[in-house]
Amino acid sequence: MIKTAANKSRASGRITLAMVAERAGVATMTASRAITQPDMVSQALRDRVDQAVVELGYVPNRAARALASSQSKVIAVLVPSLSNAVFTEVLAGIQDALDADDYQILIGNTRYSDKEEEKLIGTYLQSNPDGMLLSGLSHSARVQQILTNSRVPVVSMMDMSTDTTQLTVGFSQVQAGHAMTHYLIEKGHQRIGFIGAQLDERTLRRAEGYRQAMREASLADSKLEVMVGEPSTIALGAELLGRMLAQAPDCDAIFCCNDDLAHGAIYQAQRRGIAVPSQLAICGFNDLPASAWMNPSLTTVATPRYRIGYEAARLLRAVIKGEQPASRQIDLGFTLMARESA
Amino acid sequence: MIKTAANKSRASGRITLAMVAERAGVATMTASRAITQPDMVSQALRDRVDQAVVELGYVPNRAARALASSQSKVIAVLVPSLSNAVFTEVLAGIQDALDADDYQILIGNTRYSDKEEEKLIGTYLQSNPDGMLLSGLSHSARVQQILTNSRVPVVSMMDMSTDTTQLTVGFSQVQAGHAMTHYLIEKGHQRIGFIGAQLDERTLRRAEGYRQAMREASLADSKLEVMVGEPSTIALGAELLGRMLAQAPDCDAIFCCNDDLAHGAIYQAQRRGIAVPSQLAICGFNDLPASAWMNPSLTTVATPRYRIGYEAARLLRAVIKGEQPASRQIDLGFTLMARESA
DNA sequence: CTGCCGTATGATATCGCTATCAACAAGCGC
DNA sequence: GCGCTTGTTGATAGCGATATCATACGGCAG
Repeated sequence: MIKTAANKSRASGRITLAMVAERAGVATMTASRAITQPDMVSQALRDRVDQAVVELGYVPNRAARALASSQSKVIAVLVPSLSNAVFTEVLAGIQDALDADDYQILIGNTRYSDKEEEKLIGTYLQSNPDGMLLSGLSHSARVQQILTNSRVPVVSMMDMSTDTTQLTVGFSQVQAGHAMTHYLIEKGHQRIGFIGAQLDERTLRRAEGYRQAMREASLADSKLEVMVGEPSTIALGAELLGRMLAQAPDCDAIFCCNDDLAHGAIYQAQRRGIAVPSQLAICGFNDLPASAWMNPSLTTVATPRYRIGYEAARLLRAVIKGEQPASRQIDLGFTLMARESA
Repeated sequence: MIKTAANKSRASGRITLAMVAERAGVATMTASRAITQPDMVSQALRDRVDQAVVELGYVPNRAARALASSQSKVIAVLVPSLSNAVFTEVLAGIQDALDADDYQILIGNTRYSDKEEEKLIGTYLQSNPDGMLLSGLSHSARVQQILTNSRVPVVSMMDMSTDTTQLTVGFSQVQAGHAMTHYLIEKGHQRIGFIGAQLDERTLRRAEGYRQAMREASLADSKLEVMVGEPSTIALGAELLGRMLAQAPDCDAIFCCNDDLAHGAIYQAQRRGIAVPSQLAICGFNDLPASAWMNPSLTTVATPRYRIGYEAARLLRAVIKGEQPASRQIDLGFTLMARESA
């Protein structure tokens, strides 16, 4: 039996570069160059190869490329949630930053779980990514170990680190929590409650900022804190408003750790006939699109989510290319949006 | 110079299966089997290999695996948007369905663009995916051509197809649009407006259902339609309410093609002092979490997004495994949620 | 006209893994 | 005890691309 490209025992049936080369009458290596480094090949050959590619419908095999070049052209991104608009905007920024670079972006959803994060990192490392973008600063010791061993460049997003060797893009969650609380205090509120859910890293640090500000104003009172581990939803915000009012009936303002909870709290206040903000001020965090439009509009903290993704991806790309970044820590700040609800 | 695994010219520096095998004192092939098909190897060898894996911190190289086995263990998923909660819930369903299967999920965001979709499919085909999950039924001729040539199994999500050869999981957008309109008609509304944005496939089919119902009741009037190509946002909903009222001042109900627009319309109505629903009924589509909580709560159509993702992934998995699916079309239906706003 | 050099092309050897088949040992029926 | 099946393990040959080095070919200085 004659062995041709078409009937080799283990062949996948796909068009290979070798077939393209044969059709163009050049060596495989030349075909490879014509495709990936067109400048190194004469016009005539390049044209012949291009034509063969089109005629045969050649699609390069990424696995073979990765194996031969030990460059995967993959960037892995881990976010704690895909249903949270915050992180989808981060992703949008990342995609836009990497758009022209032929990187394949692997999106992983850790669901706010360290265990899941560890599992995903392990899986993604199998793809030998050129770089990784992680959300948050705190990762389990095992994860840090694994990442160090793998020597994959990593950029952390969302918060600012005190460890200046880490590459970080974000803003200070503590400062932002402090700023919002400070704003409520300046508005004359005394009994300011804090509602936190999910209790991920970011919530905890916002709570830390809240506590700092309350302590500075001698207003701290643990009765004013409602913290639960469940995922943040509008329904939960509605429920936790009730819990807060039961626990601290004299509460005159509530700082919700994110806008979803705040929306729920406002809707619930309306249903109970509590006037916002005259009886009770409510504010949130993140400035989701609905916050500016709802009635009353929501006082909240606008966070540079898109830019965090964008800048983090740029930074990672620079590091992958071996460039020395101007700074390893990028603080993109935040903006307090004073609106009707507080 | 002695050539060992560690100093070969093109070696990547990573721990390879060969090193694991050497350490365990077995052949590479045996190590491979001990890891991927443990049942085929004796207990003793399996233990030795497992130990070597741990000691060396071996991470399999997915590219090499894919190349050697011509199985990528990759499933590519294309959605038109990541900021739209509808599709992130579809993704959640997909992830849950595939959780235990060691598939790597490539998430692609087409941004509602056929061109982008074509580009992404081309890119993902390079990874030789075992299967693909696409949103919607209508794809450009080129895309269909490419997909046919590639022989990759494809499942389409979100709508029902008339073409019974296609694998489809979703619900009838036309019927859902019809049902909502019919509901408004039964409630006694005569001048029912339709607000559509983005004008993607799903919006157009919902509009089709709306028109059918209006025609059946002899209520059709093109003045009652406001259609724009911009992406759906709350802000746009607010704006389009104004446009609708300018265009058809006698309008007594509005069917928004999705909840985001409906939210914006309701907020805007409130700001203009228009009572909802007594002066103007407003309803949406998709039943986002906020819809049940806002005041007034939103009448809308609940869609089985999570289940669409889940069932589509299951179906695809079955097809990949070579099973004959019980049915090629899965209709998961929809539920009209009658609430306060209409 | 010779020889050197830079450039365009090609031949070959991997990359790290698995498919495939050969080799071998053990168990079993006759 | 012989041949045969069954079950493990190993040797070898790819998978489809690129890195690397060799070769061929002009052009140009001497």
